Amino acid sequence: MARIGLNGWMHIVLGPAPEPAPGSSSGPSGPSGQDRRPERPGHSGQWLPVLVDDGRIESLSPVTAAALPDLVRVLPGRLGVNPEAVRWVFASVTRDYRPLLEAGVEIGRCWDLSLCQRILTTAATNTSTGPAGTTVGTPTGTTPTGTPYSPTVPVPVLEPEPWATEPPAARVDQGTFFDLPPTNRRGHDTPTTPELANELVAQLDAVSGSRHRHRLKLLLAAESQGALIAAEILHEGLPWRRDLHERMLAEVLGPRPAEGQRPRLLQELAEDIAVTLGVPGLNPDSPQDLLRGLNLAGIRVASTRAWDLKGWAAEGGADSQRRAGLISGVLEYKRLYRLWTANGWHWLDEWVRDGRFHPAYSVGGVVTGRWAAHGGGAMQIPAAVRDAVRADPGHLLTVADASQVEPRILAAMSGDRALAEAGSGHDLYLAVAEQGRRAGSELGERSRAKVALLGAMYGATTGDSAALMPHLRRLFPEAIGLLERAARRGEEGGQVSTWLGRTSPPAAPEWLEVTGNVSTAEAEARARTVRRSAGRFTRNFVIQGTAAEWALCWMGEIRRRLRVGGADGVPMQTRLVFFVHDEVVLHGPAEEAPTVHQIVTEAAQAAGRLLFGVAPVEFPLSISAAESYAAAH
DNA sequence: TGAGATCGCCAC
DNA sequence: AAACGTGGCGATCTCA
Repeated sequence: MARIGLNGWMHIVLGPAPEPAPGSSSGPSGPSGQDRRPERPGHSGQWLPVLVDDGRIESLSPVTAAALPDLVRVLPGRLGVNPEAVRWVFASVTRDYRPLLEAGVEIGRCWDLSLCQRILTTAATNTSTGPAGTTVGTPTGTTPTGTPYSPTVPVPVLEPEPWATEPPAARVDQGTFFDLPPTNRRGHDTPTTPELANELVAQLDAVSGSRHRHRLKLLLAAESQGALIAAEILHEGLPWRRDLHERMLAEVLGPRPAEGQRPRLLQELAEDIAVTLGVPGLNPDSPQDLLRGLNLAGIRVASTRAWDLKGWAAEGGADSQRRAGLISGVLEYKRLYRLWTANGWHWLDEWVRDGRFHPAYSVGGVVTGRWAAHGGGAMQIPAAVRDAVRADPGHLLTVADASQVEPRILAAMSGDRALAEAGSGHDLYLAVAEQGRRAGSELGERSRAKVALLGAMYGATTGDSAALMPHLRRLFPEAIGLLERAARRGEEGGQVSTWLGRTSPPAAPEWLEVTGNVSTAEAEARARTVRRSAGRFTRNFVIQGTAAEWALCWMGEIRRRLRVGGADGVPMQTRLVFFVHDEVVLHGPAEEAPTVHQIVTEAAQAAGRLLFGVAPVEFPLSISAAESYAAAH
């Protein structure tokens, strides 16, 4: 007989087995003696599965870490449930899923207690009370039953060890790695499975009791699914051709130099710059030195930024040709220097292994809910090296980029009919410009419409975009109203929420002290600066954060559909291999590409419906399949 | 000498 | 000169 779990799911919590009670004869002695904490039971080095089913909590038999992948494979069958109806619950999916993947075991659904705890804890500090859309987003801090969430046990967010610093022993001898208890090498450990099971129940209760339980449930499921995807991307890796990357480096920089030396072409450029500016020995790597040299040569700039240098040349009038010639060497040097230091030979040595770049994401690592990345600069792979990303033979990369996500999110969140209409087509900015033209406002050009909208979402107070705000407000009162309410809450030291209920952090403890200090003109100016800055942050938070939620749902839907498979019901071999905010890259057999195209496109619309129901806002993609990442853009 | 701040540039 | 959001990162610079 199949058992029905909470919310239709069978929850199976996997975590450290508690240490057997003193005097107990059973249980192997794990390497836990040194990290046993007196305030809670230590763990035995084994994994204990615990079922959580309609409030009942049932422990199964513990297994060694080496036996865990097999257990995950067979347990659903043994319990008589469809594996896809199981929600595997971990303290930290990013860390705990990795050994399963390395053993070739994939799971369908999960719940990440650490990530969910982080979201729920911040939500519980939010004291805003209005309904969704009036106080911006979804206030979740209080529940109808008046029982706000508080963690039963702290579950730290833990990252796997960076790929590049994996100790050789763990890579060569899998036994060593698998025999590690669910404790990472930095010495953090997590609560035992019974404690984790209690925490799961507390989290599920908090969701059920919250005002916007459907949204919050979706957020926590999507966040957990994100952790699953991040772990799989780290495992799979982005195909990276070292030979092509090195050829490009050699072409623009010269051969790889000895350690501590500049590449030949960079060195020649440095010497040219010293001659051009008439400053022998000038070191362009040093901003101070370079600024002094530029000023000595009569180039009056306040910083060495490329943007400032170009500005200086452009304002030269009839002289701008000569000026451009003076600084062109510096600009070229900056470009090559950046390539060399950020994505040169060192980067290749450290981050590309066996033809793959393995991006280490930090799910929800940005306050807004965006993913961050640590190590390898995964979120900032420059255009200049993307041609080294190549599909394997017989395979293709599918690159999909969501167009103008943030203004579309704004339209859907605010329910602004005019902006939603602009967002019903492929080019939202063009549609806004057309509406602007009809209204006879200054928004009539696409470029102006774009600047105005972006400025509204970022909180611009000067320049063109600020000047266009009144026009924008007339055309899209609900949308601009939402942004301004969000900004006002921030200026008051309050919190805002995204559409699904991720809450911005509470004001810093010194908020009142700083913003309340009007004793001097200086203090007052400082208070105003701090308030406005907080307002810009909360204004952008609701949009950026909800866009991140859309992207999570998009990826979750892509993954789900890849697993379900095409028309024949066979799971796709194509895998998600890269993600940057509003763009995904998939890698798989060439013959799957047409189906993948369809899956990715449908998933984008499905994500919109998951968040907003049948809102009249489309989420169009620019999508292409190619052998090279560079060619796909 | 090392930690932390700052500069400047990359990504969305 | 900065401006208008979120980050990472490597090099230089500053200071104890």
